Amino acid sequence: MVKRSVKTAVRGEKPQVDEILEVLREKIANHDLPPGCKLRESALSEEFGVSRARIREVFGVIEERSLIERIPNRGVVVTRLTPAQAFDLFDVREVLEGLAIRLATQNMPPETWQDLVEMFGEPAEKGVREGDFEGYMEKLAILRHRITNGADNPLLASQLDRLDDQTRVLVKRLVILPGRAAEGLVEHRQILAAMRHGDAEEAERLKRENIRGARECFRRYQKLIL
Amino acid sequence: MVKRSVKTAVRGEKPQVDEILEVLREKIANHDLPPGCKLRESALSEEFGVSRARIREVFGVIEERSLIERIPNRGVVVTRLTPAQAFDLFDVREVLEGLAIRLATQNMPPETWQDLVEMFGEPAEKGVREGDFEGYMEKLAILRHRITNGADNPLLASQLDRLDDQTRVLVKRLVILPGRAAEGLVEHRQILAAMRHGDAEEAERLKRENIRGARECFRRYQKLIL
DNA sequence: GCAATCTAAATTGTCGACAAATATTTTGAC
DNA sequence: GTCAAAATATTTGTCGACAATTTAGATTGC
Repeated sequence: MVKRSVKTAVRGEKPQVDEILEVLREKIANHDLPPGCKLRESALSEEFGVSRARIREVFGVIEERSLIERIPNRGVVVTRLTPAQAFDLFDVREVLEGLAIRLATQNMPPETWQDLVEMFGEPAEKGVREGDFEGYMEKLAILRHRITNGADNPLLASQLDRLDDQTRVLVKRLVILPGRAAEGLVEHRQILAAMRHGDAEEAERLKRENIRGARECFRRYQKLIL
Repeated sequence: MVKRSVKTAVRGEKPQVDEILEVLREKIANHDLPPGCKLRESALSEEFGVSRARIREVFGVIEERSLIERIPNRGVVVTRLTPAQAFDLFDVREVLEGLAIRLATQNMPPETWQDLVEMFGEPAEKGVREGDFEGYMEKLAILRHRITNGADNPLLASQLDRLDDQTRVLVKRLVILPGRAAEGLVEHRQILAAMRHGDAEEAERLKRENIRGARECFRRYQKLIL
């Protein structure tokens, strides 16, 4: 009977809390609303055409996701990662992404990954050499979705989504660094090869190594990146 | 200058959102509010002496933590774990607790853990043999706090706290099963021994083995437990 | 007696108004 | 002109009221 809640639907219809949340989440993750940016309840309530109460409820949720910080009586600012927090994120991502890859490899038949093996093949390398970092990031996102689907663990998937929201721009800046994208591509080819052979343990090990590499890369260039 | 927010403070003062959240979180985690229990906004607003708007904001947050489920126009019920969700929780806990123990062992000097080695020594075994499961759970909680402190990763700490909220009662029921507490005690003694020797890798391995054991135990007795 | 339908009560969803706190501007003294 | 204090404006925090929806109960018809 209840049929709304799936689509943003008809223009002019008031956005649900979930829809507002989705928009803000995405804007913050992409630094459309950059770190340190102040968010005013009245401005957002006007922008979305809803009352402040709804904005407030959304604030509660995205604060819980560490995307914003609320200072009592002083409002909301978009979270700015400290270097320590960034390292912490890498450490947690390492084990969770590793887990996801292991589970996905265990759950799915090896042929599942064939198209991804091809997606990360020679043409991709050409793209990276020519500086198409957007395309590379795109491929990484697709890979991640396929993996979280295959892992078949909704809790894990939501945790990884949250970590991605917090690190998306950081990773984007890492990928632009000279040689990093090429290195990452090679590593992901190895990871996919292991998955293609059904070797879950090896795939997990390689993914963790990959993230430790990214972490190390971040450590070296953190002044440039944060 | 801002000095509130630390204490619940004077009786009669209105509870902040954070305080209400804390109370509800704890009640749900302990099954004081059992799974499937319906939460009415008006009842809670009266109970805490605040308006429904605040309760609503709290709902947004604890929904984000998967402690409740909101059904549009029909209200809020305390989440009831499905077996699949419970297994998912074990899988995520395994890698995160393993990570926490590895980091804690790496960060802190080995002597740090001496008092815990003693806490899980002979007297504890006597307690478990005599059926003092409360005491054992208490010791586990202390160990967990010491580890999350030592790991020095606030993100990881908050993730583990959330997982604990979702599995506390489940673990309590596991511990009561014949032999499980004794087995867990032995395993934790081994873990602590590795930590006491500064062997982070081994401590992580043992902790993960420990959680896999708990998972397997849950698998066998899940009909009894959920 | 039972099912379907209608009515009333309870509950959730939304909003605008007011109070409290903070930020900004104006004013005035030196 | 500069600084401090007061006045004003903006922003957050809180609440109770009203609308929409669902639930429970009463009524009717078979």
